[in-house]
Amino acid sequence: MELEKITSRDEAAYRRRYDDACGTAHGLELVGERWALLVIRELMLGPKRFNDLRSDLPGISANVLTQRLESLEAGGIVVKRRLPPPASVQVYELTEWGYQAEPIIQTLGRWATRSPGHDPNLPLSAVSLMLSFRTMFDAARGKGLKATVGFRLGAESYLVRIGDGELHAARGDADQADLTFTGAPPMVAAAVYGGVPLSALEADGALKIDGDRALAERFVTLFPLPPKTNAAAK
Amino acid sequence: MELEKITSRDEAAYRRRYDDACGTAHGLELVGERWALLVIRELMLGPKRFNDLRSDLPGISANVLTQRLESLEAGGIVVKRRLPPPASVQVYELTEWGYQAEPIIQTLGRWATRSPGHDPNLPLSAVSLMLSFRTMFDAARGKGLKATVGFRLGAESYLVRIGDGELHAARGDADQADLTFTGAPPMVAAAVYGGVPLSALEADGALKIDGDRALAERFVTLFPLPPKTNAAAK
DNA sequence: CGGCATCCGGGAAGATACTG
DNA sequence: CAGTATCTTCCCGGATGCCG
Repeated sequence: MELEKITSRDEAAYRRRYDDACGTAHGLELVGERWALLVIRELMLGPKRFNDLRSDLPGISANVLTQRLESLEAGGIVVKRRLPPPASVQVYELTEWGYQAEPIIQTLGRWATRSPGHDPNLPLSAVSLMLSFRTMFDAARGKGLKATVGFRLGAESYLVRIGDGELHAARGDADQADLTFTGAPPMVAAAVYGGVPLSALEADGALKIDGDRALAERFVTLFPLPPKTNAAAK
Repeated sequence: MELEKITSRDEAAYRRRYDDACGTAHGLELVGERWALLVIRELMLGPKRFNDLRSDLPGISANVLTQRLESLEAGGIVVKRRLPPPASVQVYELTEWGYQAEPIIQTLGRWATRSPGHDPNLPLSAVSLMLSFRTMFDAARGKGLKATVGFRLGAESYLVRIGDGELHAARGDADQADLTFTGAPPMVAAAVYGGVPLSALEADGALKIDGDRALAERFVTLFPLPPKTNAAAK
């Protein structure tokens, strides 16, 4: 009875495979389930705890998150780890290979922003914002610029370093920056991607800007969006 | 009653969204459903008919294919078109933006080949094989090479052109090539990715090679696979 | 035959409540 | 805080059948 159940589950799992030697098909078996790629996204800037993942992934339920973390761990993409004392807290972290999934997230994201259906006025996590900077940075526009920009987004703090035509984004202490933004991620996105003037966001208290003001005005121009696709396409 | 049904379906669809401004999340709403990306893959080298898609996607059922084509069409990724007479046949074709999804497929595929779980000994479609050439071509190894290689894969015929350190793959008449392979796609894959000697494949009739033999021996070395990830990763 | 609607069974996702 | 347990709803996959 129990055995039969297991057999039937295995058969089902087998039927659910793509049975395709193509790397893309295998990739979909690894990260193609609902939520999987977004879990990876949230871990891309460092390990997180279960409940932090849960709150940064609006709409995921606890049991689905548990299942995804299990299958990602089984696939060698995520490891469950316990932080050393005194923290002694359990976190989930990408493996080295897991971190290499970032181009997938970037390529998919860059392509999808061309969709007419893309709505930038939705909730946005801090990690998404930082990854969007990595993805959308235009080296030509940032030419000659050397600066460190800090972000205080709720409890998390990030540092974006620009220099030599490259951009680095990571967790870090915002106090060391030439300029810091303080506010919710969607407000920063409104300035960078929505074209909302910084002054307007400051006026209603949505965003606080400390430090080099001219740098702030330039920073928001460094991440051009690709043109929308023609709705009446070929 | 009917109205209520529609409302409840809309609510369900709404609940199923990711509610996330991140481009990646929107990308997953567009192509994240099961089979969707593989349907796009099969269309990447030109339009196909419903039943050709069905047979090139082993395991997909007719109703799921119908659903995917509908939602891809709604998303502006695919168009349904009727070929001009005398064919007068209905085909599905990627929009210009749809063709731009190729880097997604490539990035995911390249990343996934590093998985320990990737099994190259599975069925493989002709399009998958051609796209894998585009994805895995090593320009350094192909330096100085100028050649046209033809493939007769069942009813379909393809041409791969190599020159100036670039590789192009498209549907085309294999007769114009310096060299042609005739056989099933997995047999070609065995030679290129599995390290099976061409002579062995010829011996049991799995593969037929016509034309420049030395070119064939070189061709199979042009697509190195990335190293597998360490199973006991960090 | 090609494309699509319909019905059914099983399983995955979602919501809520509960436990260590 | 970090998950389980449970229940419902919905999607996937298979089969059948309709229609051009």
